Amino acid sequence: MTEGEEKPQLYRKVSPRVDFPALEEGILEFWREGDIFRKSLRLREGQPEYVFYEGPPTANGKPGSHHVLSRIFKDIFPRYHTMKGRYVPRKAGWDTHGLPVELEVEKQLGISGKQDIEKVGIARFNELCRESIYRYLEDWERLTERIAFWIDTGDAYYTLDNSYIESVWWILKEIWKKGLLYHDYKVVPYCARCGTALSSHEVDQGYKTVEDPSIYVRFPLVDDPELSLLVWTTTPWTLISNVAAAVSPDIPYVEARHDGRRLIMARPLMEKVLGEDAVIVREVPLEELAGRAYRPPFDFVEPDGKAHFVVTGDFVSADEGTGIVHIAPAFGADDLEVGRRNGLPVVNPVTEEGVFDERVVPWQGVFVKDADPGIVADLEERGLLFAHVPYEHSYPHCWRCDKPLVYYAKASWYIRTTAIKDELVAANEEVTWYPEHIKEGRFGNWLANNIDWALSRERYWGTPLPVWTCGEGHEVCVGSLEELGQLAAGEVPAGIDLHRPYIDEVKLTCPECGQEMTRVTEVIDAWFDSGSMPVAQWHYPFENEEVFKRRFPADFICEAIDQTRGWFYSLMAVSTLLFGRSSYRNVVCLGHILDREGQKMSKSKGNVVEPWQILDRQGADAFRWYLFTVSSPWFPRRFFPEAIDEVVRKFLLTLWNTYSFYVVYANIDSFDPTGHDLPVEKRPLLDRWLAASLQQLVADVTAGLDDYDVTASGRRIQEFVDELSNWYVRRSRRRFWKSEEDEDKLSAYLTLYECLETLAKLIAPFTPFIAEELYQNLVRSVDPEAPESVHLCDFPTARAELIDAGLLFRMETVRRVVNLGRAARNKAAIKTRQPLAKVIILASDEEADAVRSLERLVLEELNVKELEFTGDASPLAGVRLKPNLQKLGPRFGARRSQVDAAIAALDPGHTLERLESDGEVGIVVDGRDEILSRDEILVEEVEKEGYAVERQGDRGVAVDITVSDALRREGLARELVHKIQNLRKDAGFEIEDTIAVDLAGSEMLLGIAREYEQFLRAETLCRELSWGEPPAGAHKADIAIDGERIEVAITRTGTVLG
RNA sequence: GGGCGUAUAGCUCAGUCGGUUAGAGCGCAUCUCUGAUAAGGAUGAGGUCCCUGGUUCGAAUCCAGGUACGCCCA
Repeated sequence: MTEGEEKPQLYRKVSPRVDFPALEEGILEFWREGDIFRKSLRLREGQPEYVFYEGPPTANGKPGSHHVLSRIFKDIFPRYHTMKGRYVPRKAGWDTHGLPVELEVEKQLGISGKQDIEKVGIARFNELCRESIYRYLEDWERLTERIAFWIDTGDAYYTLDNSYIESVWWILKEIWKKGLLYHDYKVVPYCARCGTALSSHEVDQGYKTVEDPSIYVRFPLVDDPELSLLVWTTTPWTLISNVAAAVSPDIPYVEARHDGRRLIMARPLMEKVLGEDAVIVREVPLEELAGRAYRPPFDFVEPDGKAHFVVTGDFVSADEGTGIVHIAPAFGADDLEVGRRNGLPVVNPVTEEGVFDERVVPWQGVFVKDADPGIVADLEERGLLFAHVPYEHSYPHCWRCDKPLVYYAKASWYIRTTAIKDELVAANEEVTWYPEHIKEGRFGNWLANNIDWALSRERYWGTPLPVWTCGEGHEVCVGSLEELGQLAAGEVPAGIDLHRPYIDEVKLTCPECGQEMTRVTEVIDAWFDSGSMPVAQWHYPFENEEVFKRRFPADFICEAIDQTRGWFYSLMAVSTLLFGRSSYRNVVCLGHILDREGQKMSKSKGNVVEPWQILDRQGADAFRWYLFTVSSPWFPRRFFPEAIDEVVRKFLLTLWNTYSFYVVYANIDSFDPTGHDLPVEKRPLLDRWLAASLQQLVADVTAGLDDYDVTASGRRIQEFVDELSNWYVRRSRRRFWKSEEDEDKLSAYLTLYECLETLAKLIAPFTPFIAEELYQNLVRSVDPEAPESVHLCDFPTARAELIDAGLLFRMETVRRVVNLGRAARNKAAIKTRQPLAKVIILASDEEADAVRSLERLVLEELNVKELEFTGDASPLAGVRLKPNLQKLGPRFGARRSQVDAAIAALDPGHTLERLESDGEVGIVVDGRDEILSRDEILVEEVEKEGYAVERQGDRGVAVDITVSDALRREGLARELVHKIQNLRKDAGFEIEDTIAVDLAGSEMLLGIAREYEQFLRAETLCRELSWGEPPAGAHKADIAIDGERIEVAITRTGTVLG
């Protein structure tokens, strides 16, 4: 065929073998060229907004598969709501501050620790941090584009910008004005040698098993010095700072007598600590203990407040020790906490070098842990030591210098979030969480047990805390650059970098006393930066007031579950502090991605799946579809490349093949949907069914996405695509194929076309690439007026009037019947190509009506001539009752043959019913009534003779398996056609090619070919049929059918395309 | 150590209010259909519904305790 003979093709030819990554690259190019993302925004400008906040990632590491997960979920809802007509601006953002960045730079410089950093110089160090932030930005942007996460990276906010920092300062000032920003102690793991606190991450690296002294000490009561509290500790040196003893409200306490001493301790631990010979004198109620004063073990330091009495604490356990815990607020987090609750003073005679100060005379200058033996000896001398045993446990050490850490109270800046706890809880009430349990569970619990936000970090690369102090102890919090200029002692350099060390050089004049003020050295927790983004991304309140107000709060945010106490909290805390409400309405909380063993992915385990591995091989749509549909987003999901192959085959390729099918035939027929109109109600039943099913799908998907349920929506689409391909298209193939241009064919084309067009829009938020491909080739090709991209279209709206529930039910019934019928044929090993006389269908009246209304479909699917219906099972199958000889033999002995006869005389159906319901049945043997129990009778189900039967519950199909000669001949004709079709395919002919056929061989088969000549010619597009005179150059095959041989030769003669 | 979540076939997952014989897809075996398809259909093998106890006529489902894994916190 030459070019000139071809009709113009309406649609670009579609290869059934598709390379998705290549296709996607082409579409990315199309979006770039056409600036489609920006157009999709502009299109909805002025419409009601759907507000999305981007939780800023840190770009100082390469993005991984888990980032793909969160970014596609951040993508799908904005896309969906855009198509639903909302204006959905998507401002990107980058988190740029914090310890991870500093550590990265330390690694890069080959240095470690604060002393090293200061040697390098803060200016230089922070400069390197600033550079490090951008190192992987390009990787992020490339991945973001490739997975089709539409976000405006050109208009991103950066937490390191001066404008961002100024907004954060404003927020801090607001908090300060409310009196909620304060300076207090916090217990941190501290390395005395390095002079620095360690992050929890660092502490985790340094646990070692060591032996420490474990001592039991008596605290005699002030009002009854013969009676003592028995206290346990593994850090004797902290006893010097003791201010209280804590008991649990949930543990019973007793007074015990042991070696002539009276001791108070927890009942459950008594035997363990005191041994068998201790005697319980009495129980000691909590009321008697609480508030009771005791004599402190040491008196080097006079506490400046009420101290040395019994308090209660939940953290006290009966697992080890004595159930009475010594409290030194300077040296334990629980201690400090219980100290705060009870107004206890903080006694700290330990310097930052980790040695006792001058007040502790005997051990002045001694490292605290080295003082333990002396302290123990001193207690023993004074008779306060009850017992002393070595204790092996895991204790943290500095990962740099290996010295044991001490827990040490350091002054730190806090936000008093406990003061707004009720508001936080109320704000959370207004938020819809996906999944729901986070709201009351993990997040709710966290709010309920809220503790003040430890805001400051003694670090370098972060937003500087804008607090200045003077020698008189006055402090100011600076809330803007303008204010900084007003308060500054001199000129603030223009364009100053607000980071350290430059901001540290700015001195203020104290508004109260006129002295010079210096900035406190701390920077703030980077979480506060990201929690400030609703405000700071707009440089509010200094600019953009209108934009900020319009885009607060967010309709939707989405991050992984580890953000509960991270961004989800910092966002809510900041906005509640400022505005008394949450900054987000809906939050989707994603689970983590695990490897195929269910283990966390980590570089050290080598089980990380690089996203590009998937994107280059299977493509972004496949990646997206897998993550959307494999399981609920909040479940942890196992992930490995092969898992994606299944969704490619199951969903993408099925859809692709349906699309390709349409394009092949619509090109042959030059079918242009714009030129036709045929109301759905005038179309054949199958088409009306598909239309109903499609509209139901639209309704379901919309409902799912409105409820943030991507998984259910996606699975519904997948189910529909399967139905479309494997039922509708398969059933309709001939309608596209036939040569007449009638209404039936038109209807098939229109129905399939509308279905694909709607699908393209439905899947656009899920798999934006294949959606675009379908749309461009199916819609734009015939309608130049249509929007330029599927992503500029409206999301389909369900046409409720087309959802014919009755029709959906009928088709479902038919499909069940067909499945049963095919199963029955299978059982009888009669291939579907062999026509059969009839099937008998066991169905309710309603179901029978359903099947009758689609009778032709069932006849064709099952390849039978006739359908018969029955309401009860008897025509399908019988049961046969047999005596259970093993049981009846011993029972009846010689009379057994009469029992056999009696059983044979029973009506099998009724008897079985009786047996099933009563468990027994009566018979008469020798004129005597006998009762047979269920297990004395064997029941055998027998198929109706001449039928193959398949049952499922109370439905069933029986296929008449008698093959008459006429049926056999028809079957052979179809067999012959099938072989010729295969030969065409093998010869590489096009679907639309016409052929000449020559047959020679078995007289019987030739006879059948003559008898069914019309059928054969029509089915195979045979224009010339000859007998034993194969044309030159023909494709030949020697074929065996039913033991007979026939030679088939075919030649291409032309094409139906004319 | 505490809080939250998860555990169902070899793999990935459904399983509604507690109710018939616990399902689907993939993979495997056997068969079958097919001029859109890398597909479709059927049958089979494959289950300690994580474990133990309890509630109930009845538990994968509800309750308690435990185990493993994940996250957060200490």
